[in-house]
Amino acid sequence: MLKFSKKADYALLALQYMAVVQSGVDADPRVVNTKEIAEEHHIPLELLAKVLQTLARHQLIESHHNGPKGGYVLAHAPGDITIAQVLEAIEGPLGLTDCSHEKGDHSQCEQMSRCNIRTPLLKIQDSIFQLLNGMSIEDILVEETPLIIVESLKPQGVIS
Amino acid sequence: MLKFSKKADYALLALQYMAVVQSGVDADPRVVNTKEIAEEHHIPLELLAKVLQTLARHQLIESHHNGPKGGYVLAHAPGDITIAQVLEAIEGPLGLTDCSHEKGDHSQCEQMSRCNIRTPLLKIQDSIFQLLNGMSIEDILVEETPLIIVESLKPQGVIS
DNA sequence: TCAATCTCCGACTAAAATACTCTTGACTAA
DNA sequence: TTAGTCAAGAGTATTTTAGTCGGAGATTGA
Repeated sequence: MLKFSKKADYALLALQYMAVVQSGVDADPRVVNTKEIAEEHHIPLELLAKVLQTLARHQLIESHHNGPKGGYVLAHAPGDITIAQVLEAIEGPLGLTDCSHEKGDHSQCEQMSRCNIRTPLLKIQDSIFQLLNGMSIEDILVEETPLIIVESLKPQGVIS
Repeated sequence: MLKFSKKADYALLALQYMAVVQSGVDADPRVVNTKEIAEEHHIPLELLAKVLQTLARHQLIESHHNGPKGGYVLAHAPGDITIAQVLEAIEGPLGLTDCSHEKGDHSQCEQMSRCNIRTPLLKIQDSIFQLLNGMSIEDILVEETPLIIVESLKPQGVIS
């Protein structure tokens, strides 16, 4: 629970790899293909292919063209692709609970009117979402990413 | 993904219920039993029983005694039981990735030296953990819990 | 043109995690 | 003694996730 799926891991690894390659100092930003990434990271080719297809469908990357020399390029600058976008593309809408996406009511829910924890959980969820939305592919390029947020999250200050 | 399991939901519902009952204005803080909670929230009895057993084993609640009039009571004040504690009791150590708990290295990992996203992900994870650690059962008692944190998490301020 | 290489898509199977059940036992209050 | 309760382990069913397979169509280079 609260764990990334492998698909999500693969997506992040692939995007990070593409970002590095495209910003290459060799001044030759190039298209990368599925096989290259799969071999680089020891990811099952077919599975990675599906992940990249999904990312392309959500316009986070673009397929350059088919055939030899084909491949993908990032559709936006690394700084403009957020972690939240990636996760949503791969997994569908994020949500801590099943009733997260039924705005206003949770009529489908077993608990109905008895459920007293929905609102607080939605708040936690919002916070996590904002966190993921505030980070981009650019932020995972460098190993040592300073995260100011960690300071601002000290327990005593969290809840008013 | 990033979703609570039903067991976790049930645990939070149960703890919230127990907290409400125990702080009852009826000045009769009482023991509550599994059946009562299960019926109140339409949770499968047997499953809830296991959840409560787990919480008891982790000393978040205490079994009052067996037999008729038996049941559970919170082992601590609602404010002293954090959401993170509850989740860890139910699901085991939290972590976004499989390598989250191998401190220092990730030698078990397929990616080995090729994995460039571990450190950034650990930071995200820390932030989420601190968030969950900063909220307690007390905070989910009231429907409208003001969360200052949401403000401090505005995207532009998240990453330095 | 033709073969190789690639994307794209959908259906499929396998494995693992989750949700739930059953059974047995021990304890306790009435 | 009996009924109500917690405790614990084994077992089953369902759902989700991970990974596979096969085929269609596009593009390139020889």
